[in-house]
Amino acid sequence: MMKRTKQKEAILSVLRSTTSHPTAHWLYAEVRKEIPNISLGTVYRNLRLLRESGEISEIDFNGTFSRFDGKPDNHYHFKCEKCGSIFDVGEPVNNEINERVARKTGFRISRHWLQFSGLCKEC
Amino acid sequence: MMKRTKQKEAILSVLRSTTSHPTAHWLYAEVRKEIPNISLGTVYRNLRLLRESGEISEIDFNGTFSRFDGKPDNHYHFKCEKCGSIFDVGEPVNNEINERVARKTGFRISRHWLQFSGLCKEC
DNA sequence: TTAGGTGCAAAACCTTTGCCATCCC
DNA sequence: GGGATGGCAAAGGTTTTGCACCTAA
Repeated sequence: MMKRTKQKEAILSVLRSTTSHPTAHWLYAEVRKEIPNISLGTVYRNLRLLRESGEISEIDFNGTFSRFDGKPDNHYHFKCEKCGSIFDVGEPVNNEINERVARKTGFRISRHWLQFSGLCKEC
Repeated sequence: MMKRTKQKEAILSVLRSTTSHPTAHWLYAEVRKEIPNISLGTVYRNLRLLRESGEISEIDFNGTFSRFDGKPDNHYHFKCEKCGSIFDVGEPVNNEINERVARKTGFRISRHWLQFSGLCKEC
């Protein structure tokens, strides 16, 4: 069972207060403003716990490090190939596709991810 | 300009002869059967060169390391949450969606990835 | 009370890079 | 020759882990 600690609450709160899909290290820097002696290991440990419990999700989007997303609902992402920023895409989530592909392949499909890349408005 | 070397050919040939979307390390082990003293650095260097020239692609699918795909055409993937295997999905690629999302967001979109996860037939 | 969490530092891990030798064009 | 590549080893950066001490439930 997962304890609610002030470190965990702070990480979750920072993650939910931004739309920027930050990295673990950025979250670490932010949370340190509030809890100066929190360790990077604790940040990673809590991000894993929160991911496993489904409260946050991890975006794996061609890159050397993970980015995290505090929104509970499923949605799609866009990554700018130049500046690396990640944005949410408003495109409605297609839930039928899981079932269609499941019928076709014989796999049990529980979710899907859709990611776009290109150039953002600034680049 | 990219030279064709026997190391590069061997890597490409191994990658194209499997449907398993292997990791760099697996490719290294396979290619070593043919070129015993090839180095892991060379494998990584050639994978990067081949990726940059568009001959192969890299799949980033929640995981600590990259997997590679020797097929030049765009297609979708499924990852088993239990055994970690990655399979191709026959679902036709939807090319209109790039344009639709581009109109909606104002970004210039050049490509997209679609990934499914769940349980494969064996798991 | 105690199972789970924290801080710290070191380890583990994948990937890239520097250096110099080597191989083709 | 000379630019691109290879092999090796070391560096780089992200993430995990061992351990002793704490703390929420």
